[in-house]
Amino acid sequence: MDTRTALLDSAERAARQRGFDAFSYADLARDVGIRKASIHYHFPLKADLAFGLVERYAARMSDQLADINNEDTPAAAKLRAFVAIYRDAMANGTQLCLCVALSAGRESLSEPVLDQLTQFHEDCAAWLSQVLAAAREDGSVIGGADPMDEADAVLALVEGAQLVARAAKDIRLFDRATTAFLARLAVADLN
Amino acid sequence: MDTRTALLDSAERAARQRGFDAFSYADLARDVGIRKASIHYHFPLKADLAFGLVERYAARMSDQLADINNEDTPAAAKLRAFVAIYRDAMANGTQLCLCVALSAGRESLSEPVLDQLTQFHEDCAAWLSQVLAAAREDGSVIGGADPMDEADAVLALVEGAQLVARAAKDIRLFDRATTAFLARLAVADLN
DNA sequence: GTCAACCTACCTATCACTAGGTAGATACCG
DNA sequence: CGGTATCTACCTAGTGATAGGTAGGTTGAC
Repeated sequence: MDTRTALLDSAERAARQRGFDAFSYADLARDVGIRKASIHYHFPLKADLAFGLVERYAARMSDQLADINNEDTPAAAKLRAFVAIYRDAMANGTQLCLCVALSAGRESLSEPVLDQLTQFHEDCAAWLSQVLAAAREDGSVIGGADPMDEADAVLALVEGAQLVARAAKDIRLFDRATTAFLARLAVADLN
Repeated sequence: MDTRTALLDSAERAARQRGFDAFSYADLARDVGIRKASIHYHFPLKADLAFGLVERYAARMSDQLADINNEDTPAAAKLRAFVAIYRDAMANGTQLCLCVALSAGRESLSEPVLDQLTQFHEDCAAWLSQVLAAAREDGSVIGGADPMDEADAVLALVEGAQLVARAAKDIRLFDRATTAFLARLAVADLN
């Protein structure tokens, strides 16, 4: 496998399990099987590694959201799929999604990475508010406030659910925390 | 002021702004005005400092929740007060509550502190589910699923709202994320 | 005289990062 | 085709800074 990709994989796993500041180039080197100094060939500064991590992550997320959009399903089903992405990212309660993991320890991140993170968050919120607006049209969601507000609420809910579920190392906390929201999408089960 | 308290204050501020691993005894010493080594007199290991931090924090929270309970208000008002605690803890978007800050970088914490954190979380969820159950009785909350599930949902919501609001350094994100939930408590405004 | 509460001075480990070198593949050139 | 220059992808060996933590001494209040 491509070394750069192997490094990104290892770093992503470490960042999502233990935090970006909690793994070192030494850990990475051991995991991938090259020397510590060689990592600097691929990522001169650790900030470059963070940038590469978010870049890849944002692209992956963007693809997933586009795929969901392309399916001809009610808005409720799309929202269910969105929650599922955050649930799957947890790997049974052992890790967070990268954006939550980096947001948590954001003080040590470089400015470009902070900008990336802000952009990522805005993109997610925009996608959600668009789908929530569509949900008003097709009536596949019970209740619902202003789509902009509710987009932030859903994002906060899934990110917070990840946090508490990983703290307890128990994915069931994520499920319990999202149960009420998913119940409002129950109508879509009938389709 | 008592040196031990001054150390706890400084450490709490640092932990909530930058994370528990992101401040050092050297920072603390500078801030409080004693030498680095002297901190070890009060907190031999950094784990002892973490323990003291959570201990004090949990006691404070417990008092606040008891106070809210002692008021003769509808359940909706109690829930509103709960959200307000998490909002106030943010200090205009610059910091997190201690429990969110520590949960975020939990891999570096000692076992006793992890246990404290779990206990703290369970206490909060228990309080919430009791109040949510009361809300069913007095009808001061619109809608509502199983109180146990919803307790986890509310906790995830406020913790996630803190995370996204601090990432943007903007308390308004917290407000937008909690708007929909607070709207369900609107009935209590009439009391 | 004891002891809490501080101090100076130091330790070891680890961090991100750098300097400088090398084996081997690839590209260019006469 | 042979020779040479360059590039990629790694290496060994080290830097200075900083981390948490320790040993042992000083001081002032009771």
